[in-house]
Amino acid sequence: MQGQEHTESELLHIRREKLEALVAKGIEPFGGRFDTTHPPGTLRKDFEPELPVRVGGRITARRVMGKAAFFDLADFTGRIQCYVSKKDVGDEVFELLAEMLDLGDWLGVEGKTFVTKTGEPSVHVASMQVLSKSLRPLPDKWHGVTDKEIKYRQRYLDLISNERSRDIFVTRSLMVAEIRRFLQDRGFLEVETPMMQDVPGGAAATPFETFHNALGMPLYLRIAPELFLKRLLVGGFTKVFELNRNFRNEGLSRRHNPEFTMLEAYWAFSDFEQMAELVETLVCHLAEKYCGGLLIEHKDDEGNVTRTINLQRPWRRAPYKDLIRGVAGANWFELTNEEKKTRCAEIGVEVSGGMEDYEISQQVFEKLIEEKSFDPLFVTHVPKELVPLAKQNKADSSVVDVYELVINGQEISPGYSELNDPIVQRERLEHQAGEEVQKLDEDFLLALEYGMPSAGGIGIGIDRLVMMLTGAESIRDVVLFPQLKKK
RNA sequence: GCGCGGGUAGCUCAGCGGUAGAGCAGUUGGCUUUUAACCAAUUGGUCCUGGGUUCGAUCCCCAGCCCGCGCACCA
Repeated sequence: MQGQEHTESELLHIRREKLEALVAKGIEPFGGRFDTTHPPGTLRKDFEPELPVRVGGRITARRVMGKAAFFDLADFTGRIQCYVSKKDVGDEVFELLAEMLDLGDWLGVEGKTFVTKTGEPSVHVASMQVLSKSLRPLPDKWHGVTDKEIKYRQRYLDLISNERSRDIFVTRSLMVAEIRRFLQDRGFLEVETPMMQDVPGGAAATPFETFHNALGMPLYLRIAPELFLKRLLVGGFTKVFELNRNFRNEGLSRRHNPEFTMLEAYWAFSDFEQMAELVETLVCHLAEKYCGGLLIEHKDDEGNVTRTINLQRPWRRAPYKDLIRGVAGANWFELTNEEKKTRCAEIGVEVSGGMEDYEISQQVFEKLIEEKSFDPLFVTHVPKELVPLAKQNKADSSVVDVYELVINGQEISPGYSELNDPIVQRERLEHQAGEEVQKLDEDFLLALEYGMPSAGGIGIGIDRLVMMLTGAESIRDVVLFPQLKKK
């Protein structure tokens, strides 16, 4: 950190000396190209004996026994054991391994595969090449890194030493790739729309503000891509999706990172019910492919199952108002504002003074329904005040044709029958703008006047989806580099 | 922003008003199929930072920094 020689610990000093010893022997300590035949984990998994191989990886374990030694080479695919005997490689190479190399160093080996007495798939090393000398010691080989601050600030140490973390991020990557494939297979086109926007719309959230020097204008990091994707519907891109980052200037929590990954997809001529079908199919597909089935077990550190989420179809569907009546009383919506607050006190929901009726209802919904729903629940027909960009229901104009999918106690995915009437859309946004002091996106409203096809739309919070599917307790465990305060 | 909990060796942790300990890693020696290798010896500390109380503070008190959890914020 300070980079001052005299403050370095003994451990660092010894590694520097080994580095110098390598150089003195004419060995390049930071390697170069090394062509490999297999990654370590793959080789171990699809093992064949008597195979000539070249493998590269980091030394994560070493067991030296006089004139023979074992060590593990590892990367994100897993590990493979290597065996070196002094007799085969000679004194020089053996001493290199035993005296100048350390846990943490990157090594390329060439040799032939075999199985040891104890049945461990291994590589019998004939020669090796140093690919990088590590100048700092690795975390504890058994416990790995558990200090949250180190896990998040120095994610590479977490990835080196914790298989669980590696698994989560590999799984996330596979899932994201599969989501893209799933949508592309159904004719959706992936697009990219502005992350820097003049008017940050598509959601009610505080944006991050920045400034473009050459244009001399403020810009905002997007809080949602929605209004741009709808412009593309107008443009005739009838099936589009975007899977990328949104930014919201809010507090951090176990469920919130200021930048998070969102999928939004729009399907012309569809509606919210068909979008619900699509989400259900997609999530079940991911669970079956990457979680071993539709029962998702969440476990604590000791491996005890703490929760099982049942994704078996069909998923429950229920109107918002019915759910609230179920927990707050059949006459809830007939109560006055004051009576609602009294009822809240009775059922243990905290509300504050100035709340409007729909806000009190929403509070009841969040505390008594959303946070307690772990198996999938499609909440339908939500009050229109909450969703200004969706079509109003024909039979009940106080609600909109949407679903909010709740799984694992969190909102995972909203889906709308998208509002495409430019006149109604303007009214709804102006109404909202009056309350929340938001700017109207006139360019968006202009586009709607050219005609946006009727459409269904969905959002899926990818981070929360991955949390649900992998059993991660915190969003920081599914985001590689979560936001932390500067130290 | 508020409340609670935490910060001790490179890592994982214990400890305590009397100047600090274990396991792993490291170092030294032994060992040619081990795997948390083993056996023996051994190095390693700003006990988060700054004040205060005290004869004496890593420990008690106050303030600050960072992390976690909860609350608040958050369609």
